[in-house]
Amino acid sequence: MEIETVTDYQKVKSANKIKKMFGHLNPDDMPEFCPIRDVMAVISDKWSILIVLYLGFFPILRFNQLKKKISDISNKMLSERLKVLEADGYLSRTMYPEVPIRVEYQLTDFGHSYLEKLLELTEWSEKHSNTIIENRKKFHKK
Amino acid sequence: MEIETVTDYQKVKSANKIKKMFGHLNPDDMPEFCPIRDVMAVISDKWSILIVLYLGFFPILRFNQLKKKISDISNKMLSERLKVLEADGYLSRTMYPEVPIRVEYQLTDFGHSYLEKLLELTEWSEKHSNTIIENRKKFHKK
DNA sequence: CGGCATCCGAGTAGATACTG
DNA sequence: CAGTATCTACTCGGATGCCG
Repeated sequence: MEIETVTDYQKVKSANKIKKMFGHLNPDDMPEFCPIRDVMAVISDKWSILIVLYLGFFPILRFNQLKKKISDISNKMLSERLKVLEADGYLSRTMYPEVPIRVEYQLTDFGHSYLEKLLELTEWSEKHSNTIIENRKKFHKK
Repeated sequence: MEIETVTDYQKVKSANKIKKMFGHLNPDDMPEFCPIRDVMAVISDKWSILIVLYLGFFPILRFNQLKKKISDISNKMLSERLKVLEADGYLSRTMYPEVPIRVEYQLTDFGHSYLEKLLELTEWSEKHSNTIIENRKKFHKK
């Protein structure tokens, strides 16, 4: 397991970022009135992440295509998350009033900007997933 | 609202990253056997995020201190998340067998490395939270 | 003090059937 | 096809009490 050194400088830098972000709030009230928490709730949602990843890979997908790809999502969840993601501006929904109806979803530019950030995190988690799984095993053996 | 341009080049780059990450799996089975999804489930959890942020700002915290800061978390949730985060290697738990007992939590170097990634995402979400709230309002007015 | 065990209620997710 | 509506099941999470 390659341990990467985190310098004290980096730790201070992180602390300062946190202070800057949340400093204007009373730290003891932070959770209550926090727009960041609100935004994070959407973009860190399990299904939202998958939807965004799939739309990052397949630029345009219809409702049922998406449903097939994310095989274990229900109609309800999918339509709900799509609505939230559309409302927040991450993706666009285009309806073609043909018969049968056709609806296409794709990431907006804003959604792509989010995707880039998300990918940094998923890349990190991929890079370290082995370490984490190992850690977990060791821990439960104790 | 400042729209930032996302070039086609960046979009392709994102798609390639996704392909690299998930390409070795059958895309249609991706959700089932995905270690990334497993790791993400932990680190994108609402409470875990808050715990890591607080420990990024206050380097050492005891159980009840943490509980007071994250004012709306229950004992159960807190101890559960702490255990998971410890198991995965994000934080360390040090027990001092005094009376009354004292237990201190702090981020490991690995936890700090994660924190850095997390902060990039929270910074992004802070930067765009106004836009998102606006989007949401517009959407629900329609 | 730290935190586990138990219980219990509310909310959420899934399955299914149905509609424009 | 793209959802919505309804019902059920179950999980999550909060409250409480207890113990090392």
